[in-house]
Amino acid sequence: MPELPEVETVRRGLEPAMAGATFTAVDQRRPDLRFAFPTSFAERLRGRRISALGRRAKYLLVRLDGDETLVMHLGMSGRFTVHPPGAEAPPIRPGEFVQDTGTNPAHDHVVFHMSNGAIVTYNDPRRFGYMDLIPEQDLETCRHFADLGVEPLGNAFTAAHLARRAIGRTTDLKAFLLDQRNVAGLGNIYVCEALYRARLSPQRLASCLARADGKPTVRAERLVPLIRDVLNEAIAAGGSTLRDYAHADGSLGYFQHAFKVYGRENEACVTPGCTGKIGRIVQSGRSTFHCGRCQR
DNA sequence: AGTCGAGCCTGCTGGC
DNA sequence: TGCCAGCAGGCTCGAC
Repeated sequence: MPELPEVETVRRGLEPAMAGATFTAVDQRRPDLRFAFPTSFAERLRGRRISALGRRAKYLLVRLDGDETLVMHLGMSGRFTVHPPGAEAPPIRPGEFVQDTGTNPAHDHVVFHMSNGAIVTYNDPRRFGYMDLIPEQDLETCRHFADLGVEPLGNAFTAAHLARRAIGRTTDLKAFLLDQRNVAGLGNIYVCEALYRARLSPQRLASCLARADGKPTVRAERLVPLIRDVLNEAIAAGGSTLRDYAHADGSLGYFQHAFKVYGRENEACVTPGCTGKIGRIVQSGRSTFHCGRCQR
């Protein structure tokens, strides 16, 4: 489920069900996901009121009264389903990104019962996701966030920032942008899409973003706004999906229809004037989609 | 310190 | 139809 736009879409979908409400019961059905749940997880949540829902990179932040935050990561396959108050209301899957084929109840690992009557279920077949409870004052320094880089939609994400991080780096651009310490929130899809838009080869060295004096190159200047664009467009597409959810059950996210390279191996490059074909290569064990002709 | 590969899990798809 | 290999949106760890 989770790159930044999907997590942001999930956050917006959970907000009406959770913000301002209190956990009346928490049904934790196994001792661990990727990591063990914190001690007495369900008991510690019961009776707590949620002041706000936030997001940091790909993490959901459930701010609790009493200076603690429930930190949730969706891993690869984590999904939430919201049963709004009222028996006849259809379930909502905020941020559903591919065609909804339903979820196997065997993987419903956590069920939150809210004081407003909403029931929020966390389902995660691969269990790469996790939940943690962190005191507010430790949030920045906790193991999840201590090494996390800047938000790509925040003011700190600039060409100069990327250049500083990229000086002398011999790793390729793909791996550099996937590294959450450099910029936090990009995943395989949006790195592919952003590099395509920027006409940059994913196989270039990351150091191509920095000049010898450490200042950003034109490539870095080009890349930064395009990363923002692709993320903002994806969030907008997810938001539209949410409005659809309000009126119908099932349903689709649809930013995948806007992919220009991801998952399009052997299709024609859509860049005007380019006669190239989208190729798939493997970098750090992950698929990279790119046009070898117009991405240089 | 930076880089790379393996591993964590399950489910789905495509080829034989 | 059944089986098996390969693949999947993330992240951590260990080895070099």
